[in-house]
Amino acid sequence: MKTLTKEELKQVTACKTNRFYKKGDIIFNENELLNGVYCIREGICKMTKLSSNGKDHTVKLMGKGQLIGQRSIISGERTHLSAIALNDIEMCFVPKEQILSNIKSNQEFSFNVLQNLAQDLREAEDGLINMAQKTVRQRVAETLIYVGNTFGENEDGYLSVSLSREDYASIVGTATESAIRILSQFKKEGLISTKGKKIKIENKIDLERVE
Amino acid sequence: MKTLTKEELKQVTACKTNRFYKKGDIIFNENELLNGVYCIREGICKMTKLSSNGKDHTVKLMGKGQLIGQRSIISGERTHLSAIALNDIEMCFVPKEQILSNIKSNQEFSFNVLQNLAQDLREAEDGLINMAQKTVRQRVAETLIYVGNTFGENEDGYLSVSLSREDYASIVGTATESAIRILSQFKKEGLISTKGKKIKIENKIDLERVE
DNA sequence: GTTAAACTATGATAATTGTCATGTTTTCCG
DNA sequence: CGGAAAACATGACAATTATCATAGTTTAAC
Repeated sequence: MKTLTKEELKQVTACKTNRFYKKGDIIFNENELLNGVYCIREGICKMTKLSSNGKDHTVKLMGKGQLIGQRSIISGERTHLSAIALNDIEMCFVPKEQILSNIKSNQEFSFNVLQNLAQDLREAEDGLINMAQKTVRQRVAETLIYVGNTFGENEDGYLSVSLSREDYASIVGTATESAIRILSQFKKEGLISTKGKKIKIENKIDLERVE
Repeated sequence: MKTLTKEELKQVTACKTNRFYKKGDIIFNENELLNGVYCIREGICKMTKLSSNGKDHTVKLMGKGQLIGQRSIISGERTHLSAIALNDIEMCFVPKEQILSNIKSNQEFSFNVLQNLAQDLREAEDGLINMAQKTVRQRVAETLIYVGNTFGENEDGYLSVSLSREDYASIVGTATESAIRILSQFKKEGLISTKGKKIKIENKIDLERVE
């Protein structure tokens, strides 16, 4: 967004609208046609896909400042993921026409979007390799660290995004019971501690080294 | 490439060079700085990454007409995958400057690249979900079908790309022995047949439905 | 053509992960 | 606050997959 001219920014500001979602709300579903892009101003949402075995898989989490729906708007295809609020969210919505027109008229903005997608692609490919090569235990550890690094911790040290065990399982690609079991193990090993469903990373170094 | 003007095409043609690789040759390694993009004119290569457990994982296969190194050139980062020839390959190499200049000056070409990346991203995310949710058996079956659909079959019906069992294991994300075992099962079940290392899909319908 | 090296095959066993069952704790709402 | 629903926890067992060992086949180089 920083590469837009003043004039373009004014246009975007003029046509964008704010939208609010509550925890659990569906922002959009798989296989929908979007008519714009969402940018998160506040809150977190998960991008999920229902797989053929009936389970939801969470592909990634999106937080403040991130764009949702970019890919679908660019490719002109329907969404292949759904977006679901993990807490209360404030979004701003920019109509498709506005985004596409900026992409077509502003070289720098367009290149920026290109770099974004390139980055997303790298992350997706890395994720694929993790999924293929690492154990569930390692993936749970990595997810905890990722959530801590990306969305931060509260003053009391607990992860500021609190996900259910089912959410963790869905990110890691395992059964909910397995995720629960592994988090319990981590507790016993002193790697994390919990208070209700809140999680605190107690030993990041060793958590990173989990085998 | 079709969206370039005659003048631009002339420039690309002027500065591109042809390169040849033999089966097993490394086109580039992980963590290299590329100074251009490769386009496959003939042959197949695999994009792999060495994972922390010491195994190579094959992220995707690239065939005729596909661009390699696009992502790195756009993001300006080092490669995160290596490219290795699976058979004899003829490439054409276009210098980075030429590609970037076309992206910056030709709106339509730039949008085309954008759509390419969007497509790649979707494939990577779908792959991630497959990896997370499907059994090794299902992934082997899907890989066979993918290879058949994408790279075709010879007149005699055998897959025209012949991968080793190790290659299949590396794509599917499993141990070589497991890949071998599953292919043997498929043979017994009449889903495929083999002749040396060549594979023929005998019953595509049931192969698609494997559980 | 022969022969070593690479690849394919298969069994036995261990490790990992999933599933089902059941009980406890936490959260949320009236 | 109380009670129901959701989330968490854990055991027992089954299924999947990895690992190690060993042997047969194919490929490719000389």
